[in-house]
Amino acid sequence: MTGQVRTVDGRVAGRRGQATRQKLLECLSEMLSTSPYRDVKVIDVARMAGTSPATFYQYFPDVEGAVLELAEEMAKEGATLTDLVAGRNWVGKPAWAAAEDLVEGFLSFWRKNDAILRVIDLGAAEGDKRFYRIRMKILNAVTNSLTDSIKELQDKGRVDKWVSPAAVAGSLVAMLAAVAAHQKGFQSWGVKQAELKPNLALLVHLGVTGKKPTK
Amino acid sequence: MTGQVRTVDGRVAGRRGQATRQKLLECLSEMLSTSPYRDVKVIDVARMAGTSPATFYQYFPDVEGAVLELAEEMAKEGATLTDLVAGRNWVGKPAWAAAEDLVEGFLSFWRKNDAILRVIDLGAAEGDKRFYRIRMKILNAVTNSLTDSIKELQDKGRVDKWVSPAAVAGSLVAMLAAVAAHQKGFQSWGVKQAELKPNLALLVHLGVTGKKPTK
DNA sequence: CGACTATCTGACGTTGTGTCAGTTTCTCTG
DNA sequence: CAGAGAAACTGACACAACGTCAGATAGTCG
Repeated sequence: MTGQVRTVDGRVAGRRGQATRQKLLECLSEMLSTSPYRDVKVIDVARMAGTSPATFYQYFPDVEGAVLELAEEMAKEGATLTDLVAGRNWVGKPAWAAAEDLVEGFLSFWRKNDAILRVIDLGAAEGDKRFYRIRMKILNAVTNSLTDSIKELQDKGRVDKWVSPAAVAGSLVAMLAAVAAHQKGFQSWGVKQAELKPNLALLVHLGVTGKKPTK
Repeated sequence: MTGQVRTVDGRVAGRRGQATRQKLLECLSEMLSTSPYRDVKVIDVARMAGTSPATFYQYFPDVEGAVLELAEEMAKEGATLTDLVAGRNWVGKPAWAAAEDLVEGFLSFWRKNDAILRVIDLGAAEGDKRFYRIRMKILNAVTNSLTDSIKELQDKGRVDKWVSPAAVAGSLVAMLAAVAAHQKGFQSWGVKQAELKPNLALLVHLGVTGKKPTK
């Protein structure tokens, strides 16, 4: 373990230090969900946390650095997503349940962490390796597991040989992430929240098994 | 038509004004594709355009305002996407071709405009109605057309009744957008660019028709 | 040319950044 | 429990960017 929370100048932080650091992260998180990323300022975060900007800089090099920290924190928790796909059976009725659970879990995870996730997405899209790595870390569990499932079906001849399990899995996961990020957007296509889930599950099921689900 | 390019204080811009305004937009675009959105500064854009910041503020209220302009500009051009889906036949072999063309066109459009598009995506995800509207405008053509195609198949009994055409179409389009935004990302799942396209087309085909394609 | 308008910009007050030296607060030992 | 030493915090500062406005400059037309 790397463990050990450190200040910017390399010192190891003690109890009190950890606490303010954490508080700063919380306020940053709050800030991110209430104002556009571009407008999040060190000075505001510090003010909200009841400290001075100088204190902020003791723990983080800049806003981006703190965001990365927040992201890393969430990525750890995001290991939850593994449970949504681990050891699932993608044949017959269980497959439909698997698809439904995956969609449900994914959407709710995203809804809970939308503010950070959209910043991570931006950073990754901009080509920042650090954000990119974190995005990977979060999605990897799901993607790899789906890839394996598809590969398995493929070996059994239930999925065409020319299909690339990784490409399909990756695309499905990207779809889930994108839909989750723009959940509200769907309402103005006249799509209700409740309606969205089964249709996503359908697409996941189709993608993985190549067949319509048997409910 | 609203037409008429105006300065921030409401005056109508003349020939020279239009030119510098356009130059500023071009430089902004350049800037967006070379540095993170958060770091794009008015002063840099102005410098690059060989003018002063004050001039920038004559034409745009702030960076965001200029980005919106850029986005609107691109959205007009993005009507191209309509051609990818208009009047396509989603049955049999033509369906596969339709899916392939849609994917190809979508990815290349995204690649060409990735810088703005990711900012639009961020703005929309943050709940900014203006960005949201533009994102809509770009995706609407494709989504609506796909929705209609699915509805048609549904009326003919080729797609299950419980399927929501709008939800499926929206999700597929979101998938295309997300994959396009993270095209590079796929390479590290070990997915090659060339491999990606047919697999995306497969997913689109499956989503629209509910069946495996007949190549 | 001269007057009129469109366009540009220097200069400025304000806000935010990032650093450092010095102060405050905590902790632990003698 | 004093007080030394370490940990944590912050005021103050130099610098960068913002956004405004009055005035300078450039273009146009009689």
